[in-house]
Formats: sequence, structure tokens, C-alpha cells
Amino acid sequence: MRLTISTWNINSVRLRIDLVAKFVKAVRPDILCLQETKCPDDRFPLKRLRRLGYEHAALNGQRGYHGVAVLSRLPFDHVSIEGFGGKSDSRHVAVVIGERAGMRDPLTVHNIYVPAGGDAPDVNILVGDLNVAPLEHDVWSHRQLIDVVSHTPIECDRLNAVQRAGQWIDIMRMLVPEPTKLYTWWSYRSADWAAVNKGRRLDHIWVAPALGERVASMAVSKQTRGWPQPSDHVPVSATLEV
DNA sequence: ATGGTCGGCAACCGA
Repeated sequence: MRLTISTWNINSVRLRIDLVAKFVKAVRPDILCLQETKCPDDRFPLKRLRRLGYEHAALNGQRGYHGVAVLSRLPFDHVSIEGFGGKSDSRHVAVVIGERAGMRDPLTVHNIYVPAGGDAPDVNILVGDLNVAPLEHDVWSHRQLIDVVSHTPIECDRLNAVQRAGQWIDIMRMLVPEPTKLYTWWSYRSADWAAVNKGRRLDHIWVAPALGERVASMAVSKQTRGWPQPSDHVPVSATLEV
């Protein structure tokens, strides 16, 4: 079974629902993980997503800020939500795709918006906007961003430590190793973002060790940054043989 | 060295 998972910090799902539609028609992910939906659950555009083929939704939204959602063509066995740092911010939602979807082995997908403070056992995939670009070539200038939040040594060291502790495989860097530059975010404050290309790799897809050899492909949908009224983040997608 | 731009929601906060 081929499974495509996409992650995208959409920066308001209601404002950019047409861009979501355009993206899913092109990439056709089975599972779409969104961050910064900025949308209470009772106002989430579920009908539109259902028409696009996503009948299943796991929402953790709030008014005004943050918010994550998993949209899926496949049913969930289980949905869970964790809080981080003792706050009620909507920054995490996890789903299990298993028996009900006809999966041989259940797959847990964690959709996260912020650094995860630690690793959790029995998880398979971790995706989302972690807001850290941990490697030298995850930013346009390692030297100029060394004091800028998202690329400071303490952030990079700790994110790399979480990755090592959980033996997570960073599939973007598995398939596109350093020193190739790899970005998923370009600031709104740069007028000519493509030409200037001062990007950062803030969005990630990590898989558990056993899934490393199941990864068939990975893609960064950079073109969405050039669409009208874009998110400042672009989608990252991975296809797994599960 | 500094300011530059967004979105939500109604004066700034968060990014």
C-alpha cells in the first residue's frame, strides 16, 4: 500500500482553502496535516475538504491562533491530543491509521506545531512545523542566522538530541543530504522571495527507524509560495510503502 | 543596524 502524507503550515485554513484544494488536486495526499489553521473546530471548512476526498478529520483548533488538523482519505482507529508546556495552546493532534483502514501494521502520525519537548514511545511518524532549522544548510546563511531564533545552537542541539534519542529518521535529509540547501519557509518580509532565496527549513517529516526503508519519495512543493496570497510555509510530502 | 509583512480580529499579539 502506497501512502502519501503531506504537512503544511497553512497560516489560516479559511483564508487559503482554495490553495489547499489546488495543492491536494496536484499532489493527492492520503493524509494532509495542517498547522496554524487559526480556526475553531466548529468553523473548520469540512464540507469543502469532504468534496476533495477527505472524509475523515481530526481537529485541534482554537480561536485566532495556532491550531492543527489532520485530514484523511482513510479512517482513523484513534485520535489523541496532547498539551505542551502546561498550556492549552492547540499545537498537537495524533491519529492512528490501522485496522479500519486495512493497514497490516498500524501507523501513528503526530502532527505538531512547535518543538516537541521530548520523544514519545510507540510512534511512527512525526510531521509538522517545528520552527527549528537544525542543520547548517537548513538556512540561507548559517553565520548570519546563528543568533536568530529557529537556528540558535540551543535550539538546533536540542532538536538534534530529540531526533537521536528517538532514533528518528529525518527523511528530507535522508533523501536530500547536506550540503544541498533545503528550505520550506520564506519570510513575507522579503519582497522578491524567490530571487533573494533567504529560506529556512522549519517543516519536517520524521519517521521511526523501521519505516526508513519504506520511504519511496519526498517532495517540497516550493511552487505554492508563488501562488496568490500564499502561506509563508510550503508543503512537504512523503510517500511510504506500508 | 534596522525594518521590512502577514492573519485574526478589532488594539495589538503572534509569527
